[in-house]
Amino acid sequence: MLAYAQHVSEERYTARFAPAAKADGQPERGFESSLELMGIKLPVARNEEIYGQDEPADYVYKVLKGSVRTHKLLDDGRRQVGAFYLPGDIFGLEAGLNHRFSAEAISDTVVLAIKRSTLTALAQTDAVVARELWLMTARELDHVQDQMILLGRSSAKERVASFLIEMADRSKDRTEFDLPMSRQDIADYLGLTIETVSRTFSSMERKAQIELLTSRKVRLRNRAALRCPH
Amino acid sequence: MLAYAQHVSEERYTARFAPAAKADGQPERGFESSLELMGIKLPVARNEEIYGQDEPADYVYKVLKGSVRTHKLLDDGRRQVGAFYLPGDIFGLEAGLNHRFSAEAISDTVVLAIKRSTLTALAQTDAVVARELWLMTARELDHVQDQMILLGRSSAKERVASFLIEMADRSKDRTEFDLPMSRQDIADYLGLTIETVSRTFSSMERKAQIELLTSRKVRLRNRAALRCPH
DNA sequence: CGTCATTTTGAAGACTGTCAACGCGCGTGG
DNA sequence: CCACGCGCGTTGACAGTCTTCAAAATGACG
Repeated sequence: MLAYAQHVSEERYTARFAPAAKADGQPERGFESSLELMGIKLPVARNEEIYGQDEPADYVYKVLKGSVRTHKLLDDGRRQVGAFYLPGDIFGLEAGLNHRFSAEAISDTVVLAIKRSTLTALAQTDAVVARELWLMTARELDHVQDQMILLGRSSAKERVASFLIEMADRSKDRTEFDLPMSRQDIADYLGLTIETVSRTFSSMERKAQIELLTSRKVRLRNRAALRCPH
Repeated sequence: MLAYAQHVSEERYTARFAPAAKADGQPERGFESSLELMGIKLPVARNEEIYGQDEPADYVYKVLKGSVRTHKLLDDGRRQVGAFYLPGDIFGLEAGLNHRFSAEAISDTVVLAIKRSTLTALAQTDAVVARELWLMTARELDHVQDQMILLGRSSAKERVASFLIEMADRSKDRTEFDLPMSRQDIADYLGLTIETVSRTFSSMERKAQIELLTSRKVRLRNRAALRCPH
């Protein structure tokens, strides 16, 4: 990964981080937008690893195209997917030294890799950057805490419904959208088996709560009914 | 809560934050120790609320004595306990404006309440403080991510075992320790029912993996066997 | 058109939840 | 001093959900 990053380093942008700099009359850029000026574009093939669990967290990534999953593997092969990242999302930011999850491309993907040292160096002198890094970790925490409730206290139907609504709300259309990930990925994200996920999809379709245009393309037909536990 | 905090404000310490100040020859104090110089001591009775879900997060807390649980309530009464905090632990730190969980004293407790604005103001000029705040949130994130795996991919036995080992490792003795929380609290922490928690305790005791001195006092007899799934 | 990965469906069984009753410890009050 | 009530914990029987194991269907791709 890193070797490759250096290989394509001719793509490196040279602009410096400048949140309030808008001398060119462009609309002011937020922190996340200005990240794009510090990174290296990196194509990643489907199922290729971007970083591994417990590896040094030297880079932070932003999805430009495609999609990414993070996961942890247990000794006996059980897998927990931590999150899915879609274009625009940032992942791989750690306050500590190492990554706690692995990250892989779900489909053919392009990510922007930003040196973490660049960010932490900026944070040394710029309190706005420091706060922004903190906020990113806090947002991740919020999401994981919601996921915790889902895993601890919800039925299969509720988990799948929550997942579909989350994906819908992250899509353009908010009603009809593609699922880049497999049923196995969804199962490992929701703490279910692939069979239960599939059966739940089928049951929702029979009840006209969703429509499966293809197995990877969903349309929500009744959000309210999706929310109800059965 | 806040009214009471003001009521006891005569207990306020006046020392300023000074991580590297050790003019008195004392060993250097870490960030968390110096927090104690900025807070107000606050006694909280058993089951009393310290803050509520979605309330403004104006204070950060440190447990001085007793124990605290955080939790979220779902509309239908289901409850997810987020974490337990023991003496020395810090809780209630948010990057955003509001608390995402409620916090209550499990037993009669004394906490130290520190104004969040004090910390964020310090972080404006001191990158060390800013980094420390970020690290605290990151540690919380690590714990919740582990909890997520537990809730998503583990059996009742594994959840209870993991909980007991966590509690043991946080205790002085690391073998024999008190459980300040009820079976219901444990169940809501592990995503189980109170009956399943109780049965699992009993089963572990029959297998001589633990010993229940009282229902709230546990001794680990075989850590290795606890780790195994059945 | 055949192959392979992925998804769906079916049947049986395990685990945990639900409902109910009982036991235990402790404080209060007779 | 003992009886009672109450909160909390334990145990039992049964039901339901989800998993497991197995096989068929679907779809992408050469």
